[in-house]
Amino acid sequence: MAKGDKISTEPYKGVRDFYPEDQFVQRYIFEQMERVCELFGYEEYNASILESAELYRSKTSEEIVNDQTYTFIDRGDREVTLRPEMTPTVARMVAARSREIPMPARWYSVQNFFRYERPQHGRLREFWQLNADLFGAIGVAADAEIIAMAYSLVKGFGAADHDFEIRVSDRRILDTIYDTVGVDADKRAEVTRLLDRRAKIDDFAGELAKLIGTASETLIDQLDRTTSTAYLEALRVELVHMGVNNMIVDTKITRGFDYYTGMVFEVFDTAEGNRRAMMGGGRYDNLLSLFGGEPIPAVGFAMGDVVARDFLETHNLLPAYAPATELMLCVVDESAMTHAQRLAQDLRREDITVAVNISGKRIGDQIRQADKMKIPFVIAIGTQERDSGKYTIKNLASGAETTLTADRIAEHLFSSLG
RNA sequence: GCGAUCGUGGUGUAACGGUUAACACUGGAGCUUGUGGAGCUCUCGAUCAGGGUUCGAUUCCCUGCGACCGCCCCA
Repeated sequence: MAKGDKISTEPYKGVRDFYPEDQFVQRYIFEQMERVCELFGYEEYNASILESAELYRSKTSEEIVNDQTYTFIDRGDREVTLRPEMTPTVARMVAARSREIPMPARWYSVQNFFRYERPQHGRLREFWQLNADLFGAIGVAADAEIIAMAYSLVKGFGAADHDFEIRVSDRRILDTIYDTVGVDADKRAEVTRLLDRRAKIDDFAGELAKLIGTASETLIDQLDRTTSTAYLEALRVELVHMGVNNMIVDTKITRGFDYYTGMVFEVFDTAEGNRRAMMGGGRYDNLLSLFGGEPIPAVGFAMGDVVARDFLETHNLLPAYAPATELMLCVVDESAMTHAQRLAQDLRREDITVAVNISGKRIGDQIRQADKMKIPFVIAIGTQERDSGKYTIKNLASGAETTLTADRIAEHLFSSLG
């Protein structure tokens, strides 16, 4: 896009710029995520965006690491990868200190990830994602807690119960069926991935038959006849006790990843035109043993910022933009500039976010700019204010004006802003 | 990695292969030397890049880049 001699203003392929209005929404989403996690007793953690490429090699295929990650060689000949997901990192961290971390441990993070893929609907090369995981606990209480968090998150965004549904299944259903039908151990992961795509494939039965032969019919029959399990029903009861009533058992939910070992779930948007999984998660009890030491059971879920934003847009739940700045001091006369700067400093000590308009433009232009920036209050500062110590604070939304002394300004703003 | 569609100012649109690429919004300046949202005037600002066909290309063709959508993949 460069004009040949100019540097392009376009962001790098597949990544986004967040202008103030975009960042406002982003921050709103993140704060909701953080709030819900903390309400459930989860602690925030973080790690570097850089990881040794080896971390991903150990649990996934060469092809994925080579083709779908940003991997490069550093100056010390080390192979480095920009993290494509959080689970290996958090598993590494927990495994490293498994003896000193009090279990069960509840951890969350909201961070960015990179995947070298073709950008398309709902999928970019850089995305942000909430990861919440519960380590060292098994059973209904732990699984229910994770699902209840996912539920609270969607509710926290202002959605109603009928705006989404929580589809839950259990990997152990598949394991049992594989045992019964007799699917070879080395074929199971592939069969599971095929099942995950069942709804999207035209000739699902044919594809399955190619993998496991005549056993495919029995498998499909068994799968379709399994409508729930005792465990999932116990989970449902627990969730109802926690006020979560829109869980449905859907044995077609498998999740594509190999590492799930038990409960798996996806939260679906029920709106026409946005029918898709907004978040997903499940139990992965064997992953941490990759790092040696004792096995540590884990259950967690993730939600991406792109689907979160789409959900808010679809259901008209986006918050109206409001800047962090509460007040603009408009300087009428250059000779009052110093006075305005001093007043601004006084107000900042009282926790008022205040910008001084140093443009030197006419007062009308300064107020117009404040209005355009959606700053809610302005005070004009000129020789009158400087000499009298009285200030007229104006609410730009209502037009209302109040005249008061400097020491009352903060109080007035706090009561007006709530 | 594969395929479809698309690419004109900051944004949204217009221009049969033929004048100086038009219109609206936005931005900037002013009408207005202490009070915004309206109006009026003026103004900045674009054919993604490179090549080809043609007397002549925003328009047609090729390549690249980018966007969007789907496939693959989704650790």
